[in-house]
Amino acid sequence: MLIPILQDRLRSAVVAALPDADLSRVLIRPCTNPAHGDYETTSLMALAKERRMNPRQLAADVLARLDVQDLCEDIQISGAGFLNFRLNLAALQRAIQGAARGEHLFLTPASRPRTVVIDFSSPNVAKPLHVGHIRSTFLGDCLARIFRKLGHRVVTDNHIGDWGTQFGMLLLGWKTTLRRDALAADPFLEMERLYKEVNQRCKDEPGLRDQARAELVKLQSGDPENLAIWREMQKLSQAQFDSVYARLGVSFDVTLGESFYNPQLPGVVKELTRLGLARESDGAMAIFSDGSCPPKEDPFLVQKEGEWQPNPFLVQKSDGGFNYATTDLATLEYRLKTWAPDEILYVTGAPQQLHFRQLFATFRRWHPDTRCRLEHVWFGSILGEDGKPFKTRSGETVKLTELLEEAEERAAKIVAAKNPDLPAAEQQDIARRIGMGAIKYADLLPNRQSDYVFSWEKLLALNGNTAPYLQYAYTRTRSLQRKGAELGDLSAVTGTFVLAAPEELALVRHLINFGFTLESVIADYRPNFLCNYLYELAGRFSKFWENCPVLKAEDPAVRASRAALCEVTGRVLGEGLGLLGIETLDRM
RNA sequence: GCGCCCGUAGCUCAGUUGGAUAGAGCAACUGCCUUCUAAGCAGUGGGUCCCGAGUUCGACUCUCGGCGGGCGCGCCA
Repeated sequence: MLIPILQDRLRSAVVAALPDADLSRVLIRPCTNPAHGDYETTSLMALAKERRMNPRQLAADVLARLDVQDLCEDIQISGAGFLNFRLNLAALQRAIQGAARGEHLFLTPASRPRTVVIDFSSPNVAKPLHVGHIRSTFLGDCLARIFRKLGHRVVTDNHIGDWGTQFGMLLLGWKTTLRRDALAADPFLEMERLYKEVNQRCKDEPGLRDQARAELVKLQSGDPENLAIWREMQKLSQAQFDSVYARLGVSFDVTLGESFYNPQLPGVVKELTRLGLARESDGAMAIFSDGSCPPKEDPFLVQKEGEWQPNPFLVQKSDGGFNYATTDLATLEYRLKTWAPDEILYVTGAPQQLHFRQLFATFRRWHPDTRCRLEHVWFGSILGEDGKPFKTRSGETVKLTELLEEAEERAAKIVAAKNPDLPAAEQQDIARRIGMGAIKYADLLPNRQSDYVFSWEKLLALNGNTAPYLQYAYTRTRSLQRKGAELGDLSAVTGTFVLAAPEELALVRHLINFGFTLESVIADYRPNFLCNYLYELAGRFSKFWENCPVLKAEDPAVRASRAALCEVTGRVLGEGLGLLGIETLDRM
């Protein structure tokens, strides 16, 4: 909002002082320490350094050419060559006034919208969504919302695992021990039972594993009976996914599972072979290093026993079957052809980093002219409370639905204690929104690259830096609205905004950085920046709330300004929570 | 063995091209509900930013070397 304007002005001044400077590196950001002002740039020190110039002298040269009189008080050069900006009162008043009139919400939509495909969630057929899916699902959904808010075109794609080797076991189980009544009652439970049972029996009866494999081969070669069973499993699973996603408030533009790309797989391998990218190796088809980058950066090389050895990317198995590398390549090509995106994001776990490096490198060699940014938006592993990896294969997994139930129950108890007079239905609705919000926020708050320690207590905490705290701050703005409406004297601010109390100024100074925060989120794919921004906003609002009476203010102009400040804060909180996928409430 | 990631307060974690005095939550302790306000606010205590060297005007951040942990390393995804 104001940052892009200041940045443009700064760039004009820099280019006047240093005509050949790389302006993309001239940046303005909020001060890390408010004592230094509202915004700062450290770019001049970096520029001076690489040119062996005196940084303070450069800062002075730039300052002499800088025209920000309309926005800032006197600019200070400080330290080794910082430029510190302090907004003047009029600029703050204009900003908050524009927002109060509904002209903007401190953000400017992208001037050049990009098309972004986001691949996330990706559950497997016949398995319920569990804790292992929450990071991908919430991260992907949140990024999609923020890209859209900033004016970009987004395609969300749920790449469902509907064609893996698990179907061998499942088909065999289905044909031998399926219980129709159990399937009708709880499809996942029954399918899980089938899988586990066959898997267990395979350990004792060696022949069974071959039978399972045979079922898989039959399926993949188009056997009508197996296909029909597979379709039924797919349909049952999708119905379950749909209901969970509806509950989560997550939606997809397209749901194209792995099987969708099946017909294209042989062609992909044929094409890679024709181009000389893939070659036979131990009966499989694989892609090797082309030596185009240093060994250390080459995803097709690995160092073993002191030597660089091939680390190939397998696109076809020795039995002729295809694997996820093949599917991912076909998927990538389909997405480029269908949506012509500027960017494709893969929201999956850290362990898949090598896979995506190989995938992206292979694709670059396959389509060297395609300009599309490919990003693996990876996140840390989920650990148990003991710090050991949270394995999904063995041991019990916590299902997403169980997690939601627990969250709502805990929230319901608190609602009942705090607000026993509310109608039961409203209490339940409040508990639902709070429980869901708590889980989403707990998931989005940590840096995505950190490992995720699964903890009931933490996931469902309802105080401190949590969603309920933000939701509560929002309800305060609503309650003030209601009371103000009763009094009937809450009119829009007609004159100049009164911004005098430190709490008012601190609040406005934070509000205006909303857009900057959203830009930061999509630049690094890190929603936690938004969480921290909102937490800070709620904190500043609470201080304002404690110290600045609104409806009881003597001066009508102060009253109107503060009421509008509340209203705008509520809008930003509501919008911000909405972008995190978290619902707000009018009271709680 | 090699690669990726991590190591910050008692616990869980933030820390935005390297930037000024390293911040939250939880836990502990002390205050504040005849109020537009307590799912809140104010305050106290708590740190060799794993260790060591280097680059730099400046390092939690970058480089190198250790130590500790997690994950990955050819036909699962």
